[in-house]
Amino acid sequence: MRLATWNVNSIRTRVDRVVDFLERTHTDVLAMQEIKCRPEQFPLDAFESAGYRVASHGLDQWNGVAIASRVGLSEVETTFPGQPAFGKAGADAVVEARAIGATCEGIKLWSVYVPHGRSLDDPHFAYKLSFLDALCLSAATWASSGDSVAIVGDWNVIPLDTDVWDASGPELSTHVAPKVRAAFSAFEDAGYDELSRRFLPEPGRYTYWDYQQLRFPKNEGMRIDFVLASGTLTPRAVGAIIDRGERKGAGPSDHVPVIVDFLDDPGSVEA
DNA sequence: ATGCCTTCTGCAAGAAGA
Repeated sequence: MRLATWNVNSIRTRVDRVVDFLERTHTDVLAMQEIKCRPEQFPLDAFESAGYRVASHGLDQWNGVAIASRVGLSEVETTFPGQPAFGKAGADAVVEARAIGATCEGIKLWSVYVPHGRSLDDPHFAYKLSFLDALCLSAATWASSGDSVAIVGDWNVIPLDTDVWDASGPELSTHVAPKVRAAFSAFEDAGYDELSRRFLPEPGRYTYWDYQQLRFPKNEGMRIDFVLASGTLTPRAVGAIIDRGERKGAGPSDHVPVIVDFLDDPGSVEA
């Protein structure tokens, strides 16, 4: 089974590119982030014509997450237990569209878009930490049940200094802060392994390049999109690809897909 | 001096991204 995650930065703008990717790479399940639309605005037809079912969650033009699958899609959930709300001072707090879960061919999959944080002294940064903490608590219970769980998406975390071209950039403090890195590594303690690095450990394997300042041609990027798998799923992983080519050409997202291939669940093999 | 992209809404320019 081929699983991918991709922050598409508007599915309505990028739909042709995304469906072309699915067909070109024979991806079975795609977790998307930043779809930037409500479900009724999602370009379903292009996905269904290509043989995929879609579950999406979006409240407005911000955030938004979705899962497309050609191997089953059931038990859809649009928030995880304990998912925190966020609102500007004076405004009502809202549980934003930053997570969607579904079961696809026996894998409990979550597509997540972790809050950016904005700056260390911004309330958005505390929101980011509480989002990661709450997700990790839920993740621990999922893993301890023995389910095959994948939590994938745009984590907005730079785990290692080698995951960014310049770790000292002050605008990246929200992504390299010790508290953020600790919140991310806590998923390991909860029983998860990050699979793309297992197969692609080299420095400079980035998944995001800013649109500005010729960041992509200069390979000044960062690695912030990850595939976390529970203990029962990890042994089935056989390879990973970061599809850097998707940053090229006309109208790319600023992120590229991260792909992981899994062997079939041995429990599903017929006797 | 500021920004150098891209997307959204909505029709101007601001918010947000990282």
